[in-house]
Amino acid sequence: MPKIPKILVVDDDPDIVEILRYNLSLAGYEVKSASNGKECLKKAKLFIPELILLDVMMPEMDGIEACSLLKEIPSLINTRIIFLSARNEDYTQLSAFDAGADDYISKPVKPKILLKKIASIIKRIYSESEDDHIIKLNEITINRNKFVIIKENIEINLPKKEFELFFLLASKPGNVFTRDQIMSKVWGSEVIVGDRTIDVHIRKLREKIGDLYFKTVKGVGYKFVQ
Amino acid sequence: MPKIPKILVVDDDPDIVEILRYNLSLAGYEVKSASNGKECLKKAKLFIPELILLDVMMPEMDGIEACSLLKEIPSLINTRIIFLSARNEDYTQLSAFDAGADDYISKPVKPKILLKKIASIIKRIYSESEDDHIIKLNEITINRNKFVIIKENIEINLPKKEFELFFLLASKPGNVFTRDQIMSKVWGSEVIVGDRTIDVHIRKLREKIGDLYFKTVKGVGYKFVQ
DNA sequence: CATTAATATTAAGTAATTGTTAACAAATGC
DNA sequence: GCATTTGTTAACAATTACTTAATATTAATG
Repeated sequence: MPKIPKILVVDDDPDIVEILRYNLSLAGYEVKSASNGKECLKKAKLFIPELILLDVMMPEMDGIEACSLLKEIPSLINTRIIFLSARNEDYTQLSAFDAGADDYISKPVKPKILLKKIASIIKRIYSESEDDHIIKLNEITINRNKFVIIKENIEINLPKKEFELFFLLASKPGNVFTRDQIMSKVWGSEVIVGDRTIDVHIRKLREKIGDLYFKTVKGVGYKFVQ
Repeated sequence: MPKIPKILVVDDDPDIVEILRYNLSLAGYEVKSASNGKECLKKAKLFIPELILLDVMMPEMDGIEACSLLKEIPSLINTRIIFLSARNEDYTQLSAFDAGADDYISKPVKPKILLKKIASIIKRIYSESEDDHIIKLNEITINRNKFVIIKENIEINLPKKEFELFFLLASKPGNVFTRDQIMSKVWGSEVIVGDRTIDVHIRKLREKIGDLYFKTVKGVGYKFVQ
């Protein structure tokens, strides 16, 4: 897990906030709270939580409305929302999902169930963002987990070092990476290898993927161009 | 913020164009508009906006196609595209992102939301380009990371020394740099090279970029003028 | 307008960097 | 343990960038 997941609890009942805060903190999450929709929006923007537990019935701005607004904040694109509601009415569930909720829990909340749901959502967030290790370019898709690149529907398998080098260059198409940068990112700062090693690996990439993609910037380094 | 952000609005419905133009102008952006894909391409090349709001459904050339073509224009490398669409179909969203869209908004557009999205995109553009060492001039864009300059949509690759020299001069257009300054910034203080070396490099820049840009100030040095 | 000093131009030489190949070592998989 | 793949190196070739030198041109000054 990359870091401590952050959860924002929003409810107008201080008792419920306290119960949730206690259980969630104990489970290892970083918790903040708000007592209404407006406060929720303000805090969410700053806190950027992974998850928001949102009460449906609140004064001023209800949860549904708050949710709709939250969903339009770009920085919260990876934030999930779970609704909490005393009523198990179909009506509420429907509008909740309309508003973009990711899950729905009826009060009274049973901590065990809540924690399970949270754990599964958090897990999903992180596993999804882990296939962020996929770079999609025009003609080429790079899958870091599988050490495979796909070019024109054909799989190309690359050995580790070649793959790392390619992944680095393709992570910022057009950008020049100096030999030093390549060295430290692909080989690490302690490893010392000869000067021609990078060239040989570039050679192999050119052979397997195509000459045109790898441009030498003499005196500076290499770059990947589409 | 370095300057007033430019936005190009593209929609075949004059009413929508007017609404957007009104709101965006009010928010402090410089706005131009086009009513179809072809006009969009033409104006984008001249205007070089930071952002293009592009309607999906248009006569002649639809937004998706326009977007693909826009993405191939080098001088628009820093231009983001937001799609506007009446339909919230998955199909459309998919091809929009395939075509290189940066965001997607469904009509009817709520000005507040649109403005927020725009603000966040504009902010990102500027914060990115700042650590990208990009110099943007009227006709020329210099990207230090990519070791490339773009002039009238054409990429010009320069060897290291020439690039460094050009980058130095263009960093302060109009400023005269003495030979000493150039020497120490581009060659370093230990390196000793003959007096004509700078001239030769200036010559090559004049050849590749254009005579008019490089002005000799006799007895003093050189300056880059736009 | 002649003189002089600074800059421009060109081509050729030199230096530096990168490309290539093959051989060998190391790691991996069966 | 053997075969195969991957990683590294060394030697040399090829390429590119940089500098210089020789000569021409320009601009400033009295």
